[in-house]
Amino acid sequence: MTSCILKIALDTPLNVFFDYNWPCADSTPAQIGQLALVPFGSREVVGLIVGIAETTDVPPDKLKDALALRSQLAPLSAQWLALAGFAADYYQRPLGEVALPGLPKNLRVLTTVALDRAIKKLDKQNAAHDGAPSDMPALNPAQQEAADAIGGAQDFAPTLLYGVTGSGKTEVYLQACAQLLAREAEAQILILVPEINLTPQLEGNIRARFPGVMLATLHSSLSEGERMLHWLAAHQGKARIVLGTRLAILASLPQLKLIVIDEEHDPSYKQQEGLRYSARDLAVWRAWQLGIPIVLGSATPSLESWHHAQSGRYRKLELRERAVKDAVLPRVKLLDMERDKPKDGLTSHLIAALKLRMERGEQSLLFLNRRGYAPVICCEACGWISNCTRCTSFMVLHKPEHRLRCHHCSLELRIPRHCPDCGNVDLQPLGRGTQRVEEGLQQLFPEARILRIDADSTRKKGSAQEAFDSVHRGEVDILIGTQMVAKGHDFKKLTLVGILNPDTALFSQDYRASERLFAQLMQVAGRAGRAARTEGGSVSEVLIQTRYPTHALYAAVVGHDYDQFAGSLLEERRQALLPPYLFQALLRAEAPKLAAAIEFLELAKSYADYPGITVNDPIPMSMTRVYNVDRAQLLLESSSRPAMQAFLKEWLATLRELKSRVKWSLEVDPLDI
DNA sequence: AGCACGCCGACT
DNA sequence: GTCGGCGTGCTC
Repeated sequence: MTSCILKIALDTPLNVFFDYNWPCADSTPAQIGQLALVPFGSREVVGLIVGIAETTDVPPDKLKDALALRSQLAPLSAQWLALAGFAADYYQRPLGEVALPGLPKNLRVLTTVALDRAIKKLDKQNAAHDGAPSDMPALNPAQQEAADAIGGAQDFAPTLLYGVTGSGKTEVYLQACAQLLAREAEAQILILVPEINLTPQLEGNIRARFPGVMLATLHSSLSEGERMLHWLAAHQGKARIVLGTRLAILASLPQLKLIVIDEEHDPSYKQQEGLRYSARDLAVWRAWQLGIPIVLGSATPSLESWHHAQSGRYRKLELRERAVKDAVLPRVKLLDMERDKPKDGLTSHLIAALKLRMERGEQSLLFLNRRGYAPVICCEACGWISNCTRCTSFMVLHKPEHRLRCHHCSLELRIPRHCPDCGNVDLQPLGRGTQRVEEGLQQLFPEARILRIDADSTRKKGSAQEAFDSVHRGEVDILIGTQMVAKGHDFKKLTLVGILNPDTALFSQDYRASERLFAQLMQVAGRAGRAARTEGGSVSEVLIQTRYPTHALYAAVVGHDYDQFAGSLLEERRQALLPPYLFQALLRAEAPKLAAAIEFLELAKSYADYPGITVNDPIPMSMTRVYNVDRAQLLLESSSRPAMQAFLKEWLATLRELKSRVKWSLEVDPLDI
């Protein structure tokens, strides 16, 4: 009997493949890309076959037999393996940690019942549903040109679709998809969106538009059964459109012919824990690898993508007009808080504007990116403030819940009746969150129907959707919310957006803060005036309360002038030598004592001598302590991506050898520094 | 990362 | 006397 050696990637931090024996000749032949059940230590786990050899260096007494192959599942393609391999190399993780966690959990268990059931179910299911496709709305010339350019492209053709909110980017995607699906009988399309719950209407639109085409969704709130079914539909090539969040970039799509990334600037494309990958960047690589077109759509592109468009690496397509006839861009005005002192957080101008909307029966939205009642309470007598005992942060006052809460470690306390330090009973809330604004509004407009939408008001599953629905039904006069309300939703009767205190981001240490603020302001401003101009002829208004009405960022928002603003930000980045003109990586360390974390980073730094790499000093993270753990970081920079990659590979091998008991992790292309 | 093995403290 | 704390070491 001849047996062969399977090289298997397992989901462990160990950066090696594990060899197993398999009777290739008289049993099912093994194939690269198949999943295999293997004994590993005292457990049995599912791994991925990445190589098949005749011999091994592993001593015979250690070599074990693989237990079973998942041969009912077609092997993952060489191209998919290359994608996982690229991600593993680029983000400096073992292949198994990249390839396996993205698979449905039910593929990674001992039994195959769930897999067999899903296969059976998909065999019976053919065309999703019939019925006439809904109408294709007519496109304006710019939209048509974009749809044709995207739908007609055949090679690697990265395109930045730059269009203001409401300019009809979605329609461009859909018609480009229609062209491709009509032309290629097997073609699959991957559409990525930042958060799927924020675009429920997109899924409905796609189904209505392509009734004969199977659509699969992939996102984190699917049940395991659904995830298995949808993943398998994609893997088998049956699902021709896959709509998903960032995790869908690792879906197996054997006939992938087009990738669409909606709102490409959105930070949620970046995974912020575990494998810290950028789905947008991986998508571009995947499109390049397959030689297929990719569209990056945004009203406020990331500076990285904008830079590529300016340099000609990406093709830039522009939609300058709003697609709905007569809909015009909202008028943005700055309200100077030095001249018009706010009461309950609202300037008299903003109050008057709210009143006007009330009288007209129109809706208003107030945007404040700070939940809770007040970000901190303090003692006026002795200066005590509500610090978290476990984190470098404040305990936030949540008045309706009668609690102080830390937003970083979830520590909760009852609101103290008196100062813990001096006994003074006069504890004052400082600053203003959504709850406090809601309270003030209720006093100002007792007759108004006010709704607050933030993470606290929407804890129950489905309650966020219910809240948005009631706004759509016109049951709300004034909506107050955090960034939850900034994305996605089209409120037809909304004609006023008030932005309460955006100023803090202007002077942030984080050089990306202004880029993010601009995108956020444009996005929330885009909630107003999505429908055609109202009968009375009023143009929607966006009112920004600020102490710095002359700041260039606000001038750009008022002028709806992304081009100019992006140009000046890029110039600043170029002069200061910051991304996208520089590549970064961040080594983080955490320990119960800050000194231990710093000490580890110092040691790591002493090994980081490499041409073309700048190594900064270890510093405590700006939020140093979270949940009783101190964190520090070491920033590495290089003007060459290949140099950075080569350095990281060598350096991490050294760091792994150290076997330090300090917990550490590496992030490539970090967003927050 | 899991998980087992292993050697020291407060409980039925 | 044992349940369990987490240090150390291994996983083909």
